[in-house]
Amino acid sequence: MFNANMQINNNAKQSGTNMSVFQATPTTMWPVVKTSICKPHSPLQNHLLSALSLHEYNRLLPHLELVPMPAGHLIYGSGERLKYVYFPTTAIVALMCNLESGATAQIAIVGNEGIVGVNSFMGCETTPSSAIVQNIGFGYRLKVLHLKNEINRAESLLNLLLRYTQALITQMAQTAVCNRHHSVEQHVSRLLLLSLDRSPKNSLAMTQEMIASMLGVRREGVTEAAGNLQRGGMIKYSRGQIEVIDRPKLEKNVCECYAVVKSEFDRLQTNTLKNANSHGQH
Amino acid sequence: MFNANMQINNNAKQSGTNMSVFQATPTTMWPVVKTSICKPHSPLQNHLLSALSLHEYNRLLPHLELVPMPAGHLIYGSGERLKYVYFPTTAIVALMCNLESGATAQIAIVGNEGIVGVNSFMGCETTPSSAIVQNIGFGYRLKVLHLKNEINRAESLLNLLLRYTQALITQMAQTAVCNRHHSVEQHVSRLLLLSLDRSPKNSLAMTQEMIASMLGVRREGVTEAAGNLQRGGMIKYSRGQIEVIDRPKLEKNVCECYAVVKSEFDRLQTNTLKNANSHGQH
DNA sequence: AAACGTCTGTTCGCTAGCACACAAACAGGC
DNA sequence: GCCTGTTTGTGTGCTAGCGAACAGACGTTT
Repeated sequence: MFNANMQINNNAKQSGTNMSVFQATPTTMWPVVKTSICKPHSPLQNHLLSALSLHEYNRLLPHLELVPMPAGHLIYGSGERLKYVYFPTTAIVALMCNLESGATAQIAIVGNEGIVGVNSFMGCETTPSSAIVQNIGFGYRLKVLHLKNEINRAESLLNLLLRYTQALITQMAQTAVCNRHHSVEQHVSRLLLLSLDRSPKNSLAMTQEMIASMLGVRREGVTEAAGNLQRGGMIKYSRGQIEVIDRPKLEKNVCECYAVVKSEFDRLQTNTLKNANSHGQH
Repeated sequence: MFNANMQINNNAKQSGTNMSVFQATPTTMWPVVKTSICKPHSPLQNHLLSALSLHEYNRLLPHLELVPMPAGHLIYGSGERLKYVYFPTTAIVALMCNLESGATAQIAIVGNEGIVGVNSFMGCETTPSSAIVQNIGFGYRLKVLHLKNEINRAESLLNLLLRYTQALITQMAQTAVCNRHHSVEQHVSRLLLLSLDRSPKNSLAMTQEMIASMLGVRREGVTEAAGNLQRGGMIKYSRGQIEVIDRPKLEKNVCECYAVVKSEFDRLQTNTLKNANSHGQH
């Protein structure tokens, strides 16, 4: 189901690049994958939405639209103009950066803690990077227009979003250093843990091929790394299903980059929750 | 003058890391390097300040303080609370990300097109990254307090800063992919061109050792890359002085990452200038 | 049951970049 | 001139990760 949608870019001449692409295909080309998740949905499952004051939340509510987010779905491509922003609840989205050669690298990962489409309120509605659904699930989408209206009306929303963006920047920075200095096995561990933090279950649906293109490394490297993690009793996987069975050990195995990113998100979120009014859970 | 202030971290156990550090030492430990630049200074040399409306500019002016920025000077360290933001005019600042092992990597570079300390208006005044002066020069500093006051008063300043931040995000993303897929020679070329764009002269004062720690690679690798560039007639260097003699050729030699970053800055800046009122040059 | 596509494991040769070590060129101060 | 510290050039292994190619395991479909 995944590889069918992958494209191999044969123009790649750049030495040392990874050819396999996890990639920019028009939205309509992706089959909508059916999901078995049937629990009640609520926008409050997204941390940003749940941190809003009751007033703001109620104003946004009528404009929030629940959408399924099938794995591999391209949310926005490089240079595309954004019409919607997305608040994932159970889905996980990868922000990717693509090279001309077709090589890619994930620069950040967004789940129910965040929003996809920060550019929309940063001043310019396009970016050179793209966003792809990494793990199937749901999310709420909101027209950029409505978001902007709300931002103009009450600045606390903007502050919330900016704080989130700051954490996102940290994640990107850490990804850059990690890419330079750490091993494939550490990359894989980091990706698993960051994804897990954003997942409702303790398992993930990702083939080694997907992981490889997200990390910008070879699939064989992922096979080896995943093999080590499995032999170490940290994970168990088979055919695209990864289950984490010893998370503490995995956390000991991962490089510091995971902790840096996590603590930064925790810090900024705690900061956020202090300001938020509480509202009834439903 | 540079290496005297570098620290070698002997605790580094991580395999594959670069030991040499370009690094977080308290500000006071750095000797203030005298500069020979004596031309008239103006805050308008900074693109962000010059893009302000006359009203806003005049309100900020009394709070702007010209400061020399000696190479190697730590502007803010990891986790430090920001008191000032800096608008470089002739100086160039490197935003760095440090690992526990002492390994580092530059995640972005800021010159007269930007501002150092975006966190100050993103919601939280600390970050895990640090900022170090990469090329000697001057800049104007402004108390975070005054910046915030002005932001609250007129939102156009915030918009300007957010657009800049968006470009900064692009730069960081591109750095992450570049780190993964391109060669040391390409990294060096990219660094040189990005620095040159932010420099008043067509030469740079950086030793190979400095370049290595900024890129997070070995000094020997830089020696080799720089040797190639010199043999190719693109640059000429000696003892920390790098002169670019064939820029077009260098631009052909560099990876696409340079162009991506540059065009994004250009795009967002053009966008900015359209909104800005003009004010007299002095 | 058979066929096909997907996913994972493994191999071999190769290169870029690493760590370490040392030499040579150069600049500035005394 | 001489000494010292900085900067750059080179050489010798060594390893991680790349590229390519292939085989076996597993699921799904028909």
